[in-house]
Amino acid sequence: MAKEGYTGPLENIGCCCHRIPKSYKPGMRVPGHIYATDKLLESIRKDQAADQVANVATLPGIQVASIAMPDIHWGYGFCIGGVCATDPDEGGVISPGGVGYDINCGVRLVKTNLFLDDVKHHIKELVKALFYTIPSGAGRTGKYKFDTTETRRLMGEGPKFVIARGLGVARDLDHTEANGLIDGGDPHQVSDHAVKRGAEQCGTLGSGNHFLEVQVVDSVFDAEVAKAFGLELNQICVMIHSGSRGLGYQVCDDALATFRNCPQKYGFELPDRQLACAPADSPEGRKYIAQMRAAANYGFCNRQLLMHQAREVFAQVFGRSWDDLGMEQLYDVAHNIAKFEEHTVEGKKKKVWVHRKGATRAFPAGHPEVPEAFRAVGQPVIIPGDMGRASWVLVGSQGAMEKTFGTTCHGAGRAMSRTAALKDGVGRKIERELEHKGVIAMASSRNGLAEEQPKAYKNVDDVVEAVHEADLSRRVARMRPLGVIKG
DNA sequence: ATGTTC
Repeated sequence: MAKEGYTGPLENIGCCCHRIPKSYKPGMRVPGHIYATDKLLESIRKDQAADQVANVATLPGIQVASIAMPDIHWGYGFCIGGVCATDPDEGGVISPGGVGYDINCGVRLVKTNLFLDDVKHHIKELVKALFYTIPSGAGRTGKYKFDTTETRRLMGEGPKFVIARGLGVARDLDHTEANGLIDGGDPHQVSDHAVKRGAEQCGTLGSGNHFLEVQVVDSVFDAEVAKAFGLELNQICVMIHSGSRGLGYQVCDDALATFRNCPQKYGFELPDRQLACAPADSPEGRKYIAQMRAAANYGFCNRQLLMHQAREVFAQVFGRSWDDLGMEQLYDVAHNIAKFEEHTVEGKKKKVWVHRKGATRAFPAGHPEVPEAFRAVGQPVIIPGDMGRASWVLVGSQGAMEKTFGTTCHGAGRAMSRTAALKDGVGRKIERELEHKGVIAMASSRNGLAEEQPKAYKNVDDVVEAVHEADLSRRVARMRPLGVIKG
């Protein structure tokens, strides 16, 4: 069933920002701010994402604006590509729909000291080895089996737990958002069912838009920042896009069931039941926060184990240790998470719950949460694109702090629904089409490949242009895919 | 995103 598009107001207020006025819907406490170029605005109007931006503006305690990135599209309650900051001192809520089902879905970029010429004749072999080593697809389990006690420890300690077992090195932590450990997570509040689902899945890719890609640095846009990040033209990197698998899904599901009655209990109304939420400072809110943070730590561990397996495969294929291949982690960012952060709101510093659902933290130079190695230039921002065109490395900027609670886009954003993309793929050989474009792809599901085909997505270059122009982050390097494994 | 409709 095709969804009606958005026909409401979008007032251009400059710098690629378009406003949905508070008058658009009853109950809006703040306006909506959608960042996009005119070109992207056209596709944004095609689904109900902008209406969802307006719905989010009704949430108790929301600050400044209900914000959306140029890659927004329709999602559960909240659009994907949205930012919502709430102040707990003003009854601000926490909402699972504002984080997403895949808690701490995110991206990790691993560098190598290899260049295009070193790998171009080994891509098929490399992709095959990656595909047969790294489990992918819905419901897949992996070789790292932790019992439920160990899984709870892993959630409590983050990647430090798996690194202590030789599955990584301590310096990986320095290059992970929050050092891979969100404080305040409580694994003991996570349901047994969720823990069981996660126990055998750590170190697996999953399905949908999740991928592991071998990429080459295709262009460098900011030589100084690229140098600080250790990126140069024709360099080979590995990009990993995955989340917290069945564990995060179950945490979200558990919380949604608990939150169903909270609006009535705490005396507020919601325009959409999928916006289910509770005051961040309520028993229900605090419980979800503790669970969500524990699930986020699991997500960091999942990407740690995915990276470890990629390092092992490279070592095997090239006959050198991963260390010798220079497989250092550039950074790891979450793009589905809520963080309690200090921001300046109308000239006043306050701590707010920043929900980022399909949106990436993009802190500028000098921010204390940016790793020391990058403090002088800003936080690396990793933007996965589609498997046929490109992905990006950006750097955080001051504009993001001033306009979007330190946030930028998270990817290309879907342009076609999964069903439409699937129908479009009937009778085609998408692997062949990709091979003609110079990309070797292996997927565990044929349908998955059709759903994820390049034209199902907006052009990530357009999305990046919008966030660069709006100064929500700046271009550093464009990455082109050479090999991809998918669920 | 998700043992893809407990």
